[in-house]
Amino acid sequence: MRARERPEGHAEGTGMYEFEEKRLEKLDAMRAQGLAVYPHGLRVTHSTAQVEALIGGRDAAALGEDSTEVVLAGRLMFKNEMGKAGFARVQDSEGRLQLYIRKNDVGDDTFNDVWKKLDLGDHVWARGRLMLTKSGEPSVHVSELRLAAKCIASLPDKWKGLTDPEYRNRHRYVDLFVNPESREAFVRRSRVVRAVRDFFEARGFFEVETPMLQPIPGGAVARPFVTHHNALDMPLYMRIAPELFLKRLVVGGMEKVFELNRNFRNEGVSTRHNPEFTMLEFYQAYATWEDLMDMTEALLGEVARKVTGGGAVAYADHSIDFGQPFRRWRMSEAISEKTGLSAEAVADPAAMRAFWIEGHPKDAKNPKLPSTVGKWYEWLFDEYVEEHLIQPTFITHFPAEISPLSRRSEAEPEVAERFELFVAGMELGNGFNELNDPQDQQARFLAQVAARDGGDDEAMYFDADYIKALSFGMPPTAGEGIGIDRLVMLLTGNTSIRDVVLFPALRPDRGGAAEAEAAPQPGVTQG
RNA sequence: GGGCUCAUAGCUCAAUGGUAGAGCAUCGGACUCUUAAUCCGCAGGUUCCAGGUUCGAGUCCUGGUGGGCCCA
Repeated sequence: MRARERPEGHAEGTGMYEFEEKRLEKLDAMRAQGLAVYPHGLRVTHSTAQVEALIGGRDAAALGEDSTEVVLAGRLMFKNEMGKAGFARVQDSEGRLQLYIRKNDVGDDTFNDVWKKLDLGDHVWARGRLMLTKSGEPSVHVSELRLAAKCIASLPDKWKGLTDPEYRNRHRYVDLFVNPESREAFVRRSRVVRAVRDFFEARGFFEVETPMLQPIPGGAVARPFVTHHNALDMPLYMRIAPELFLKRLVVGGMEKVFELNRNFRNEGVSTRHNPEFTMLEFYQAYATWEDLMDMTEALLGEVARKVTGGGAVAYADHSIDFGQPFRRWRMSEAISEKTGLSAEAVADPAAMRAFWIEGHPKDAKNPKLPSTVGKWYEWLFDEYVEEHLIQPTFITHFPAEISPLSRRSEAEPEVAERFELFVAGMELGNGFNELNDPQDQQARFLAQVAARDGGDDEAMYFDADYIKALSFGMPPTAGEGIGIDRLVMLLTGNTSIRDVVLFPALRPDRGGAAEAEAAPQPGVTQG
């Protein structure tokens, strides 16, 4: 075999290079002996968890009389060689299980050419019988052992694991098999999504998929990603919300409809924001916003119960209970209580301005300060109220001014029949009676266009086709959106959205690019 | 975008401005029930990058890159 060329970027004596070099040598040696290093067609009969269940509580003597054979496979996470015998611990998607290998049982060839050459991280395949070790650990006494797939890279510290958040996020494939809590978070995420779908299916809702590429981005107040369609030679926007399309479907007669899918917002990245995130939106004709609050309590109660087994959920320093009715708190009252402003002051932009400047003297000449009640509500709420809403709380009666898609209250036209749900200081949901008056909607869009022209680049665009849809008549409808990533954060105890998004947005990794260019090329090294 | 902070071996971490170390992993050896196996031995470094200060920089300074937390 000719000497392998040292890849560019790996200086003489570089640890990483030599590590992989050694493993590649083993791989070449196995190939030379005619042993497959990436075989296909291997079958298993049991998972690690199933083998453990088979063993049950039986003692060593009982297992000795059981001739059941199991075939299992997994990644080698632990290897302990003791001369002519050894232990291995393999991990599959359901857990870990120990293997016991003796030279006498597997034969010299397998022992020397397979077992001794196995490296941590390799995928192994084994056949054997059930056993308990002397210390009582459920194990498989191996009669046949094969390499199922070679691992060339080196694994993180087997005891300390992998803690660097950057490495975990950039190399999720390693994080997932090294850190059980990471894996568990994504298993739970899957259960959350399933439980949400089950909830709506059971209530006769219809799941749909509406455009992610939209000619006019709508349905939320946010900056969109823009792209270009070459063949049509037109700009397209990644959706910031599916809302306007879902309501078109209600016009079309889909009276109970939901979508659970990705939205994209071209905004900052933080522990609570990822540029792409998963949103549930649902709409029901002839339901009201109050019905939606009831439904939200039922939904979150059911999802939390199914995913966590019930009871309060530990989150940050809090214990959050989804199991009972949520507080419903009028926005003006919440602001009044948390700021100490009177009910009259909370209706007066000048009074709110004075209060704000008292707390933020540097803003005295800030030209961006709000001038209207609605905008002041946003500012005061974000600053003084939101962080205090720990237990699930519906904030109700939003200003119509900042709710361009919501129906106004007939009794109080300046107020929208709209609520938002807050948990652990985070906005989790947003629901309202849908504005189905096309003339009012047109006026609201025009107000948004004016705001945009005035420099508000988050203001909504005018969507003429949506107005046309409403002109055909949308039945009285209520709709709501719930942020799934944040819900998963709450139900997994993670305070960063990056811990519940498999591949979160990160800046390009220069080091990683260099690594990729310099990587050894296992496929071209055989000589 | 701003503030604070971090970046040293594959991983987890040490190192008063004065010879870059440890544990695990890896490599060689011993061991037929180990549990972070044990024992013996070896090897592994562009201290994130580019400048600067200094007799001397992993350490101090400036700029950059990437991450984390907080704020916007």
